[in-house]
Amino acid sequence: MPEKINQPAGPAGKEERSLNFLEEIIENDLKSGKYKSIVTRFPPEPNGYLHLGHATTICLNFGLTKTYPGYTNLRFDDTNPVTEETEYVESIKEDVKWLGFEWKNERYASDYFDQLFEYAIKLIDKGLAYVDDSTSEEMAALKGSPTEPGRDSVFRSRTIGENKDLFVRMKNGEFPDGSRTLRAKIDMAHTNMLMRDPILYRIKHAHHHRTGDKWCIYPMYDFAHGQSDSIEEITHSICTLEFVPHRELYDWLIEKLEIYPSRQYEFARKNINYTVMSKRKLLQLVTEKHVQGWDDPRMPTITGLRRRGYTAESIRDFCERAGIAKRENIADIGLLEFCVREHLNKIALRRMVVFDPLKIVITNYTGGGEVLHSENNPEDPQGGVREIPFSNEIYIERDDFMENPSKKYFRLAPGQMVRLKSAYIIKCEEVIKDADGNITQLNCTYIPDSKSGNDTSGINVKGTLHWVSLKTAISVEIREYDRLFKVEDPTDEEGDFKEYLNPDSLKIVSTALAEPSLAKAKFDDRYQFIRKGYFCLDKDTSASRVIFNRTVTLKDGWAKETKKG
RNA sequence: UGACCCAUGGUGUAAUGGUAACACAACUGAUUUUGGUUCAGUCAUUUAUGGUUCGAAUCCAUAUGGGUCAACCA
Repeated sequence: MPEKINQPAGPAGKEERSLNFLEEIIENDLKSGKYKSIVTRFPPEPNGYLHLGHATTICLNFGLTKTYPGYTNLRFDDTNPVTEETEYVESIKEDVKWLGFEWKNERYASDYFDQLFEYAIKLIDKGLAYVDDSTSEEMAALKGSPTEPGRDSVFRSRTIGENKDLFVRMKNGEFPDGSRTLRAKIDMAHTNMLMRDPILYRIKHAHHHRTGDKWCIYPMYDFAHGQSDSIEEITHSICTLEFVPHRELYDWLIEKLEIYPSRQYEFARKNINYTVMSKRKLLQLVTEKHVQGWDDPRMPTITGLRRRGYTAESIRDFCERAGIAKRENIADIGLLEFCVREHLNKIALRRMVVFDPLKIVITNYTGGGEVLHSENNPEDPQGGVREIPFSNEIYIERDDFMENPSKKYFRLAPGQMVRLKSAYIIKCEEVIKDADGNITQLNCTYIPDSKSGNDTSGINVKGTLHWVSLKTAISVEIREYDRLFKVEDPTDEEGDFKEYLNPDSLKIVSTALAEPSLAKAKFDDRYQFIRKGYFCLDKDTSASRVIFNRTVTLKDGWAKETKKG
């Protein structure tokens, strides 16, 4: 019978959660005594930046060894020197750390090149591998197809001695790229194409980011990954569904090499709607400048999400809630947004920023102004308060006024009253327009005894608006991000996926005015601009320009209401 | 005209032969100095057909639908 594991669900208490299929396998392995502890690994290829799909894998592999005894290695699968770079190694390490995980050992498949070479010799000695001089075209022609068996290469019958001599000479650099390969001798008629004498080694006279020019032959994925797992005594080697057919070869090689029997398990990768998640496509967006870089806040990369203001906690929470299974799926980006809102609601400092300012003069407010106080976070009683200056000239949001309001509109309108957040109730007395009929200013009166926290006016108003005082407001730039694509699954549409990019995925607001406390905004702080959304300082901020990224909007019930018409 | 994998509300996951559930989304309402938050509630699910069984989402068969496999990529 499956058992429930107790997962601490915050300080409040424990929550019961059912097991996913991998946890179930592991519990059974632990219970049966097959293993006393487990070893997993996260095996990225250093040829791109990590994205949300990797986050699922990272949370899974590292999460498993948090729940169960054991540890997780970080292993770079660097067997193709042509596409791999140190830049990517560094970014991957930074992203994993930022997500909140620690690896036990930092390893590289290239650490094992000597061992792998010995394994290849062993296979040759057992008559289970041969050197093939066929070109890739010839090899493809002999490979058959999923529905037709392949045929043996003429080189398949070489002697062990001949194979060994040739393989050593391949290693010694005697042959040009592409001229020969080492192949496993399995079965050219196998129903699994991967078992039709798969290539184990190919010749590439290329500089490797770690081994330099030591090697000119490099192992293929199938002859490196499983063997690396085995060398590290990985107990549960977890990968995505497209590797299911590789498992047969994975097991065959372990058996023939007589090495530690790591086991491969596959789960369905997490796709997310309104974005793309393949390294190739993300790279295209970067190189063709559809976005500004790997860390563009619209990118589903870890670095992009970080710059956008997503917290590691919210991403981990998303992975946990989305769960894992074996069926193809497309998760709703709305769930990620829910997770980040939930976290940010607890930690974000409340501030007031007017994006599209409309001037208000409070005609009966005399004197130079005063300093009011407002809570930093209503969700956090210990969060304290900040000072906000108030005066007779302020700005409100242009959409917070409507000359001819509908019945359900409870913001400012001629003759109507609203509260200014943490300040007074005001009433709109007069609308001032320019020659073209555009509203340029509102003249209002305020209710002196309605001061926030001290309201003896007895007046109840439905709407509360954010505002900034004219003289003390600071100018800031706001970058509002929206989904990168306008369709749920851009790869499933006709034509090129880039035709479905959302042209409005970035909107820059340069007219915004912020309360003065934001002049001291910090990179690590998260902000909620009241009634607007969650924001964080962008790295492009300079002494002359303060820039905020919108992480996510607030849930907007009014927008829904207005859409209903 | 092959092999392998998969199929549960709109979405993502549970239920491991014994009352189909949780979260998100959506929708009502209450509270609210953020049309936010919070709270209460509503809606909605086993691809199909057979079989085994007292009893099937679960086991078996067939069908259907989706996915993967013919890089010297991983």
